[in-house]
Amino acid sequence: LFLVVPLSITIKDVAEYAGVSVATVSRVLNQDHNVSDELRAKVLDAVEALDYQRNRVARSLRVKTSQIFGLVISDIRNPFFTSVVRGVEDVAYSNGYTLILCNSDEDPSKERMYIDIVLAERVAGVIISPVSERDNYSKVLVKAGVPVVAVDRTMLDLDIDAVVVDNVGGAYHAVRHAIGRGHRRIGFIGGPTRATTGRERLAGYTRALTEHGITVDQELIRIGDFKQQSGFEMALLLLGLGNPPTAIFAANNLMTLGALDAIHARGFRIPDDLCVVGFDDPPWTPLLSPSLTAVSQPTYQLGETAAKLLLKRIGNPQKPTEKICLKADLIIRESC
Amino acid sequence: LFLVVPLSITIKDVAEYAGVSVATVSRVLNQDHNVSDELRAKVLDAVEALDYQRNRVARSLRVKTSQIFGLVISDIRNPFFTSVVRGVEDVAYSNGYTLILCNSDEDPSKERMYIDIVLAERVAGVIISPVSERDNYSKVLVKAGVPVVAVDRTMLDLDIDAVVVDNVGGAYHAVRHAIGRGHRRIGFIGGPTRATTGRERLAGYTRALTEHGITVDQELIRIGDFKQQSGFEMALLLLGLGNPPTAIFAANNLMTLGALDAIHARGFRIPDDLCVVGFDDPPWTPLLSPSLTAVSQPTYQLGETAAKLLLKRIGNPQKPTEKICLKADLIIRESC
DNA sequence: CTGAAAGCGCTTACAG
DNA sequence: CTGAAAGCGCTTACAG
Repeated sequence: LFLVVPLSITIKDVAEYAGVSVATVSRVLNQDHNVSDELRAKVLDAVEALDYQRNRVARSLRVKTSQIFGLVISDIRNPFFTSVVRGVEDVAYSNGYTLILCNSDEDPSKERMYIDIVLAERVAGVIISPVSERDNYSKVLVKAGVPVVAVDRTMLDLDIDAVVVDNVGGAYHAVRHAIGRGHRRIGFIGGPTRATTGRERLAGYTRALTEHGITVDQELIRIGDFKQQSGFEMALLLLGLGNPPTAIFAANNLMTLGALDAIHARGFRIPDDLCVVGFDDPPWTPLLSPSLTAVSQPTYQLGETAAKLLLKRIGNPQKPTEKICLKADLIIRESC
Repeated sequence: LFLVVPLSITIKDVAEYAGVSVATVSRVLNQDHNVSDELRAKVLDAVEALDYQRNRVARSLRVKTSQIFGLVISDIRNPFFTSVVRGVEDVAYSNGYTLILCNSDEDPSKERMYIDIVLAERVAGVIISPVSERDNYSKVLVKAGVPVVAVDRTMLDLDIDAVVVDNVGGAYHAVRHAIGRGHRRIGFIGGPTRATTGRERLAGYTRALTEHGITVDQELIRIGDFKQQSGFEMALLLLGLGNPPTAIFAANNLMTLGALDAIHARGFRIPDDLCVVGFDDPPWTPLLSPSLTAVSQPTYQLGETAAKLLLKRIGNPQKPTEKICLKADLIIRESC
């Protein structure tokens, strides 16, 4: 019952094997130029021979930053974020960084916990899709000097790098499309307005109506929480109205799914009885029948861009912040 | 252009503020009982007053293990793994652990890289869905004494904790269902047999045929790589056969999607011309038309169970290994 | 119950 | 170009 755990090879072992100091080994490992070719070769040989892998924890403690990114999103099960995460991961991986995945579940206290944790892990930077635009807890990251980039959603009171999608424009086009199809009573199922995406998509909806001389009817605006169940409930409310909408625009993919469930449950046929437009275009929208007309977001690119911004920021902490806005395209299919 | 980065509060600051030694602070932080109530209170006050957060990196270096799990999967964009990851994350989070997400992309060298990295990060344990059953690189984790649990796929030459799904049974029921519908020529689109899931689902397919007196026709067996494109290609091959199958069983959700594309492209109608059964049942299968008959796996529970096994293993490294097999249910819908 | 001290495995000014 | 040494922020035997 005595367990022998093989101790791992340290920089000291490499130094001994190579007959040099640990400082020299460290220099070789860190591509420091001030090492003679002779010693460099010896060190490299030793590293090879001993199959040495640097202890990243020790390095992180010493240099006060790790090779890890914190990635704080709402829920990885939302295909939107799944794709964003993959974009981040690919860029991170090819630059020697790794990802700590944090699901905030739209819960400010969970978001806060995770921020504290990644801070305690001394991550090299954080990519976050914040639960709220104002008074977001990530200001502690900024204060601590940790590079932060906002993805998909911004923070109004923090001047940081950000990459978002043109939510106002996307929503505007979606609603204008419904108007073009002759609809005047268009229901809106939105997300929390404390989040950028919730606020801006509502703004796009309102603008489209106003520009086309349609009065905004508060009865047709229902705010959910970006989750499927709320899409279901809000759609039921809209369909139960005395004068129900003839079209529904849902502000993210999960609420669209919920709304479709409700619409089917109530026996409405799409697009004959009711036209539906979604925001965000996950892989399965073409498979629906009727296929879904939706605003497509460059999800993977969103993540990729965020990671690149973070890398640039780490490379140069003083540089002016960048705000990047990617286009969202309306994909017209059968549901409207 | 001079940037003041606020230095963070350390255990030393807390000790000073509380008027005790750092050892005492550490003991309080680690719930060590050998501290008087008086000093404990002082320390707690100081922690509160200074808003002290322990540096997890320093702790990890000292205790030679971090509060991070490595999670190595094939691709987070596969909804199967998305759900598994969420199950792992929930258990990890509620136990103070965090997750490093690693996508191996079915690529042994990428898997290897990630294993080296999480080892270098001194993770507390690794949950892995290995690319291959034999000679998997995760043996280096085991050798290094890092707890490892296999999820979804096992490793035949390593005696470690594992939680999998009854792949043979699931595939068997799927194929038997098609046979029950009168089909004799049933095509199989499988995954790489170097992975448990690839091998076992093929075995279930073969067993169902054999038990019903149907000769296994190698022409009907097409091995893809678990990705959508290969499902598409393999389905085309099957449909192009001189004597094409009247039913197709696809061994994971992405290949099923690819196969459906191919079937539609070739103008076959489901289930009239061709019956389709999938393995794995992501959220959108009921939305397809016709809705998909598929083997449903307890994905979230798979991840949850894996994380719990890992926690138990960390708590008691000597305990005998556990192999857990979860049931997979055939959900009969319209496609077969 | 408490504290001084060693040490985890690195990196990096500093001196030569 | 090279090495000895300090130190990152913790934890934990050890001594009292």
